[in-house]
Amino acid sequence: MGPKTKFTKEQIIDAAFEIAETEGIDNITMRKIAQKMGSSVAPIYVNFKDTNELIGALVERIIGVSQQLLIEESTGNPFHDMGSASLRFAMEYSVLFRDLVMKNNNYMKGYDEKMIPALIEEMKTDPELEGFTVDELKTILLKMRIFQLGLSVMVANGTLPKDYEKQALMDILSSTANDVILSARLSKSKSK
Amino acid sequence: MGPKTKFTKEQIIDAAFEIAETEGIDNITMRKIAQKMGSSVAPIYVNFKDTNELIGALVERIIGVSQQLLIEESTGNPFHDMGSASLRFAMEYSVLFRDLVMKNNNYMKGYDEKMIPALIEEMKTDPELEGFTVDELKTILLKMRIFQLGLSVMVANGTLPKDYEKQALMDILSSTANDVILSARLSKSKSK
DNA sequence: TATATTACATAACACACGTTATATAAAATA
DNA sequence: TATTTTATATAACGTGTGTTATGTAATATA
Repeated sequence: MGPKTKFTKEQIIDAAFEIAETEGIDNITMRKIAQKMGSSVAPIYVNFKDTNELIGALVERIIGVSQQLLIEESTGNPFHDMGSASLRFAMEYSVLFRDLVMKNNNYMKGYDEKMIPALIEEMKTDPELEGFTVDELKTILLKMRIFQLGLSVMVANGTLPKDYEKQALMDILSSTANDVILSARLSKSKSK
Repeated sequence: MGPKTKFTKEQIIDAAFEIAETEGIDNITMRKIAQKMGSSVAPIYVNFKDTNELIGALVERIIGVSQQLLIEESTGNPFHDMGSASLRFAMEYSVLFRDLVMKNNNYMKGYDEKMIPALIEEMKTDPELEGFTVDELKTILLKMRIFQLGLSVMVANGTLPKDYEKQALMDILSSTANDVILSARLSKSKSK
């Protein structure tokens, strides 16, 4: 009982997302969101208790987008998929990438680390990684996560020497993965 | 002709640095700086035209600190030195690291890239890297810069799985460097 | 010594912000 | 139809911000 709802939670988060995408999360204001929707700030406060609650919902949305990328890049190779999704996120949402990954964001911190055990399990079944101990697999994974993060940061910052295409970036990623795996293989057979 | 100066440019930048170190550059305000110095905002405006000029001077100071770290870590091996300095900066000034490296900071962008030619020259004289073409050296350097950035970001964010000591981090860095170099060496001899 | 300069304190201005009080009109309900 | 509910608009409040106007006292210069 009351007038028809003109502005939904989703619309509000949409508007906030658009602002965050270009200006960063810290530069979101209630008035900017309202202006983007063509409304006053009143509908925002009907749908969200305060700014904290709104930003929380926005961060969930952003994480949803990044998970969507992971689904879209899914090929069955978890290494490849994570790298591809991370690079796409860094390329297509560079401002949000910096906001989420480079600030000490607790949402993302857990999300990333919760995937590690699953990745290790996947690695165990990879024929290319046969014969490695779990500790060795963990070292390989850690190195690749570090490299992938560094590459994504450079992409988001635009600090790579050339303008690489997505495929060229993936090539660097898999080339370095090969470096790490090959080297681990060699030092393994050498110590025998 | 006028009263004795009580607050110098250096003192002002010092105060700004202290705030930036814990709260980040974006949370610096004129009043906070004044309060930290026990003054009003007037001395700041005597020494700096406006906030932009002050932040500019602060960024120069921060870059100076990072360069000082590079000097302190100097051992003659430029690979090692850059990695060590970058890791120390990420560990000891994590907030500033995020502010400078992860924002799209044009100061830092140039500073980092201007070092590449010198590093390539150094690599040419490294016996361990003998026989590589310049393009191959560039690829090796790029991979290491990416890895070093990723590692530094993880350090600054506290997202590494364990609490690594500085030495353990350096070990990962040099281990990966060996991986990349060894692999490059092998694919070179294979194609012969 | 008188004057001019200037480093600083104080206080104000204009603005943007989060949030809230009040008003209004539309829909549901009685 | 009269009443209640509520989604929205408008406008205000308090706070923090960058910046500036004004006043004051200390120093150098004449």
